[in-house]
Amino acid sequence: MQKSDAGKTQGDREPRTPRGQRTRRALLDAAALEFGEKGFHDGSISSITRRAGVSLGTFYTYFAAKDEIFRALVRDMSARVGQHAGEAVALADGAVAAEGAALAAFLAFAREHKEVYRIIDEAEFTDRESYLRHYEGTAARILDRLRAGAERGEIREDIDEIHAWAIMGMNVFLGLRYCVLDDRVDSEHVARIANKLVADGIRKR
Amino acid sequence: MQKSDAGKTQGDREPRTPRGQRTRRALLDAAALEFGEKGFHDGSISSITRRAGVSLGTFYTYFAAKDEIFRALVRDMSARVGQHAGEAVALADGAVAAEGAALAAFLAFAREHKEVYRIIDEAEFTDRESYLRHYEGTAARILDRLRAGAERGEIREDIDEIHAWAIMGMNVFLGLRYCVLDDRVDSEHVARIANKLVADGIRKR
Amino acid sequence: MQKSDAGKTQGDREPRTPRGQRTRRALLDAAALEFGEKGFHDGSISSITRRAGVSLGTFYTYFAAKDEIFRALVRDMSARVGQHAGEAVALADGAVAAEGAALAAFLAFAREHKEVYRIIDEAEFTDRESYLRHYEGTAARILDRLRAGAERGEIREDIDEIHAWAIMGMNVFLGLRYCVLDDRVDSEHVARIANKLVADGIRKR
Amino acid sequence: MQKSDAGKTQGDREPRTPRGQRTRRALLDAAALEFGEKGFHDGSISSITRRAGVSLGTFYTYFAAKDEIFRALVRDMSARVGQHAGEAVALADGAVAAEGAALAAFLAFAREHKEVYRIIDEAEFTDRESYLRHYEGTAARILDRLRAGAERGEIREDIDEIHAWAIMGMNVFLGLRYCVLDDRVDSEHVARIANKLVADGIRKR
DNA sequence: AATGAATGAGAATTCATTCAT
DNA sequence: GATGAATGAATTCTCATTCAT
Repeated sequence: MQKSDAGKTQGDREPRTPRGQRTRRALLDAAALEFGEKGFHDGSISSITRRAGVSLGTFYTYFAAKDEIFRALVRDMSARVGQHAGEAVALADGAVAAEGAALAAFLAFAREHKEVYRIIDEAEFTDRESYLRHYEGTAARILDRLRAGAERGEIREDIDEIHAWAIMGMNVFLGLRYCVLDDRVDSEHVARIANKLVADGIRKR
Repeated sequence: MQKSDAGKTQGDREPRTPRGQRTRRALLDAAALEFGEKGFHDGSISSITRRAGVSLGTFYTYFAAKDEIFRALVRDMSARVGQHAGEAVALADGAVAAEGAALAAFLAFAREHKEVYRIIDEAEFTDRESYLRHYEGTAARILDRLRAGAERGEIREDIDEIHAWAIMGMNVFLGLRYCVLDDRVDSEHVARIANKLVADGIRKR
Repeated sequence: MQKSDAGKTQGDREPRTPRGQRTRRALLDAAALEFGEKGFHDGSISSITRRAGVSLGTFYTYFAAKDEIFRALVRDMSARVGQHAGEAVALADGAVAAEGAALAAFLAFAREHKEVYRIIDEAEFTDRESYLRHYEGTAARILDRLRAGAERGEIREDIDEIHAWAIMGMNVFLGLRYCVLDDRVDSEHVARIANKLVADGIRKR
Repeated sequence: MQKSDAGKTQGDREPRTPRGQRTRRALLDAAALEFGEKGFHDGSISSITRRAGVSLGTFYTYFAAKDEIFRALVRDMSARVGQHAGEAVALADGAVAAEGAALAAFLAFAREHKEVYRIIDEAEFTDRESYLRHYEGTAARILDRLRAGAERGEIREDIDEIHAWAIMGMNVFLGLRYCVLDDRVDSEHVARIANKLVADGIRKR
């Protein structure tokens, strides 16, 4: 972490051959498992390579350092979460429905990929840049949607960044509680209740 | 190697003398600084003892291991956050006002003690039990307050645990955004806006 | 071990008061348990003082160092083993019977005090002087008895130190096998069989 | 701290290359010297690697812990002692001669490898399992040989495990006395005297 | 590209011993 | 005499990273 990045020789290059492509992918998948289970610090490169079925040295053909693969992983995860929500939003009708759809999509994703939490949250300590980029990006997209809704007259006009962060925080903790800690409650139900709260909270008056 | 762990030599004993009390306190304070700055893994015991002005070995008179002091710290922090919010709530009039007061108190505390975030959040990876206890306890207290308000007829009746977690998530992320990442926005303002969202969200209808 | 013994200030003095006597005895008894269970290296002073019900610092009122109490213990044990055997020998009639009695007494003692093995044997690594003194002394006493028997014409004349060490080794390993490792075989029986072997082995011819 | 011990990184793996084989052997040889001189507790891993001419970390490529190499060493030594005696026995004619040959071979080996005593004896405290396995195995082999001799009518019929342990104890202590403590007496002579004792002791009558 | 042995800085932890009260 | 807090040297073990093959 926070090392000086003075020109590393190798690593993080896109592999040229298909074989290389496969190896890199195997490492990333193994890292998702490893870091998802043990976290960044307790996860080890040698365990990742063992999971991926390659030798230890091979790791450094694809990533310059432990941070590097973690960073790649965080961005990968972040992009996938965002994409899922984005797709759901595209189908929704109106700002309130959009937030409901985004939450539902997020909860579904979190239930499928419980490790996503551990990985993105741990980035707070390990790759702060990606961490901030993830949450700031997410908040910005929420804010955009809310503002668009406000302009269309669907919701109150005094929409602020505060609302976006509030809604995002809600979503994140509902995912933690109802997807990671305990997934016995129907996630659609959770999304519906929470969306009602938001709907009333930002309703035009 | 035929060890019998029965009766570890020392550590984790309550100090018997005032001098011991002082030393233990100094270690905890130093640990709050150390872990707040560097996080659990990058923080070191020798740095903690240096900050506390005692020798390395002294650490182990009071804590059996690095985890131990971290755990003690997390619980300490958790208790303090809860207490601050609790005091504010006691003065508030009605369920909605209570949540507003709790949020405002929390934001004030977070601004004062930015390290609290890092420490409690890192517990997710380092002392999951304390982490869960913290958030589950906080959510339970919110839920109690909401239910009491519902019984008094101040807010809607169909209050659910989901509401409590949603509100808590909101609070946490607002603290992150407006206290830790950037503290230029007035935190009372933030609390007011967010409380309006909540108020409308759970209003009786 | 093998430290330079340059004039220690305190320790190993005979206590003057009865209270001191008792404390010293308690420490020795606790040490026998502790070292018997855990061995010298894994045994700790603080555990000994805990067992003895005194504070850590008190230890150094009676013993100058960890070695010191171990040494005291080894000599104590050694003396008690020797005394037991000696008493049994005194009642025996003839050289062969004497060795049989000594073995029987030794086995009985070993069964009663299984820790004696661990303590005396570990002295090989921890207090070599006491260790050698113990075995050389024991062998010397056996040799004396054999020679006396030879002079009385009870056994062969060409008795040598080799015989004494051979008999001692026999005794020690029979104690290990039939007292410490497994004490289900009657020890009198063991002593009888072994004594027959010795009797024939050193018989006059 | 949520560790999962599953899959320790390295250690205790059979080396895959000749270079690795050599390094492992060098470590074992260095450990024999180190532990032979200083014993298990006073011997240090860094001293072993220094003797072996490799870096500290390399140790852990081959052994998971200090115990591990000690255990490997004890078994190595035990096997070598047993093999030496076995070879001598194979050439001997008759049960009594076999025991004499075994003792002579053992004494010769002990004189050559004085560290073997220290290492195997210290296993009593450090690797009890290997220690017991060594002595129980040795006693079992002696007993087998005696019983075979009894069946051939060479020695008395009422041979018992007690005889085997008695003879083994004799051998061990003669080795201690005449090879380790003082090697000025001719070891063939010692073996001859002791064998005569045994011969008469188990003679048919 | 892949392999796996080698490296060594870095930290946690232990505990005998000292000492002020 | 008794107490228990303080000390710090000594060691084990970890693991990211390098490198020769």
